[in-house]
Amino acid sequence: MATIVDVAKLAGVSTATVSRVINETGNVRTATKKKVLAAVKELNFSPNHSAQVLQTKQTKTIGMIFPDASSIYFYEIIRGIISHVNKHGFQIIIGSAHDEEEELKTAFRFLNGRSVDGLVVMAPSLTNGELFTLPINHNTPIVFISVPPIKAGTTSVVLDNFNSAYEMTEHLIRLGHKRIAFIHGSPNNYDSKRRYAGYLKSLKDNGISGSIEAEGNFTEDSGYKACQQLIKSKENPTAIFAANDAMAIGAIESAKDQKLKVPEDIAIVGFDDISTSQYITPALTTIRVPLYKMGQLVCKTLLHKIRSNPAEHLNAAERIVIPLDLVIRESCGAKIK
Amino acid sequence: MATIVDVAKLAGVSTATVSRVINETGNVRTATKKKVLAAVKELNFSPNHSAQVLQTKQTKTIGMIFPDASSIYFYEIIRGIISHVNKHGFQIIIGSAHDEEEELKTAFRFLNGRSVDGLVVMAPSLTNGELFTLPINHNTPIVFISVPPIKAGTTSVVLDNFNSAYEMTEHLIRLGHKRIAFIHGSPNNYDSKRRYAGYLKSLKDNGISGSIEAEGNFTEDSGYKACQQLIKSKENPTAIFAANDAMAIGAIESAKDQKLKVPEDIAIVGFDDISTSQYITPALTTIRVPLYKMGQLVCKTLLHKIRSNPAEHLNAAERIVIPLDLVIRESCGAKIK
DNA sequence: CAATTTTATGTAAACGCTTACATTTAATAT
DNA sequence: ATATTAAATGTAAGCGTTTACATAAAATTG
Repeated sequence: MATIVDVAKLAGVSTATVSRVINETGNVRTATKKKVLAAVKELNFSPNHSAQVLQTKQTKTIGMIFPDASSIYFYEIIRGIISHVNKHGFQIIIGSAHDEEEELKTAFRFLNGRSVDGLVVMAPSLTNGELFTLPINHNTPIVFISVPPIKAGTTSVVLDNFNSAYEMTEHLIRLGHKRIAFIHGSPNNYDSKRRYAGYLKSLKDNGISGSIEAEGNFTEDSGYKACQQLIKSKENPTAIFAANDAMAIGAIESAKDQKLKVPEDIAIVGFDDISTSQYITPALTTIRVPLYKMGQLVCKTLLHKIRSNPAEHLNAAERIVIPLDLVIRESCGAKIK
Repeated sequence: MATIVDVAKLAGVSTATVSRVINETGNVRTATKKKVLAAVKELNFSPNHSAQVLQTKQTKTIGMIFPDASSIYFYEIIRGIISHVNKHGFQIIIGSAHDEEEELKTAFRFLNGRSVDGLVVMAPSLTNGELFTLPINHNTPIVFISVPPIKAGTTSVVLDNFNSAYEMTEHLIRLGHKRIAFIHGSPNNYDSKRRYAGYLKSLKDNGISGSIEAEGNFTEDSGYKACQQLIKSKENPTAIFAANDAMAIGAIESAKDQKLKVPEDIAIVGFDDISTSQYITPALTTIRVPLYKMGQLVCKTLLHKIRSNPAEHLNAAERIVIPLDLVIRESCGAKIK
């Protein structure tokens, strides 16, 4: 690979001038500029990024730490981030971790070493306390996704899980259901917890005493099993609210396998509105989560932090709550086909 | 951020020794090692990646150039790559481009500047000729995905589109269909072209003269429109083979909207086996593409190239063809519910 | 125990760039 | 034409590492 020295030699100027030309900084006569550009082209020169970063400390890169690069759910967010980031000449680098404290720390160290300009951290299963122990470099702007409210100087973007789950539960109650079951997502998951809280509150506000619950972990399979168990149970729910669509889909399959009709015999609703939800029979009633937009918003927020005064963003805790919409389809029984 | 100099001072040794400790290269007494490690911990030191790269030329990073970071299709491949790459301590950096020559070149230059250790390039709409004009740094190992066969020194991984499409068409013919339509994917797309070629060949081998065709661009919407048009046409097909599942799903919706029963009135099949395909009614007959595994394979191949002798991989053209399986469900009419 | 070999550590150059500062050249004013 | 100011270019240090080479310390040998 050609270096800036090669270019300088070929163009008959100093490296400083070449640098000025390629970065469009400082004054340089058009004639010299031309010579330099010609040399750049001839040598197919591209500045060494590491050398630039070493010098300027500006990586034009934002790091992303995700619980697991495996889920479509996260990918939609990542897509949103990429789409926005590219417009601003930034790049992303993904350091995935499995939502365990130690792995997260490793990812942090890794990304700090790369001196990223900013960080997006999604760690839905981390508690407030754990979040505090992360080796955060406090000069690096960070935006958290789906975390509990944290005190000082952190910015986070979260879904309005509570209110949406509340609404969905109300919706089921209005349809006449009294025995509504909830299938939990992964233990400790913040989104799942808030959805559960909204469900509980609605039950309470409507004078329904006992909740019916089953464990799950966001997978279709866990939804299938949870539903099986729920149907057999003596609590005999007439509706099931799964903490996400994958589990709801599993639940629908399970109900079908047990010869129950959805929604006539049992209503089933989900959360997320993944692409399959509209195609399954019956079409799934759920809550639309604008993941792609969420990614863009996260990114916009981060870029703003990066550009703003460091002192400014240090003590500006910000919590952005994204409102969600109910999507009423068939699986809740509201629409008669 | 603490530097290696700070660590050296605190530990009372030279930077060289610190470097030896953190990289586990060269001999160092256990006592000194301990001191250094303690200092590293105390200062929460993490080596500056740019400085390391500048020195060693080893980025432990592989660059990925994708036509568009937007499709789930690509994401599955990316996931596969990430999963494999992480095991080997590598990271990835994504430079997306929209499959246009100029943008691709930019992405190449960008990644070359980052001096990546290897490159994965997916450019399904590029022709052989265009591929040749890319500013490839010939010391950087590259693996291409879904490209036409290229001559010298390139390695590529492709799907067995031709044979699978051939089989699928045979399958429809065996079910008694004579007027089988094909919905094309995006123009110039290599996968689509090969699928089309397989379809044509099968038609020919079975003595069916005229093909029936409609244009599409891989989106559900385009499949919907193509199907509409096909149904109205005087060629009156009894089966539709869409170049991917998204279009097939659009086609099924379209048929339903026109009061045609699938598969009784018209059989519809796809290609890819995306997750929705098994849930749609009727469940879609399609061809399973193991994207995730493909990603892993691509990555494995690339890592092997990176580690092998440069001279060796320069003239070793390799073309890996991934076999695909038919997934017979309901939409083709083979299974009576 | 001195001589030799082996092991551990230090010194300093180099990687490819940016940029403060110095110097030269051109433009403008007197 | 000369003095003054502004624009263009060059010089060289420094960013944080790694590593070849030099040196010092420890271990081994006869």
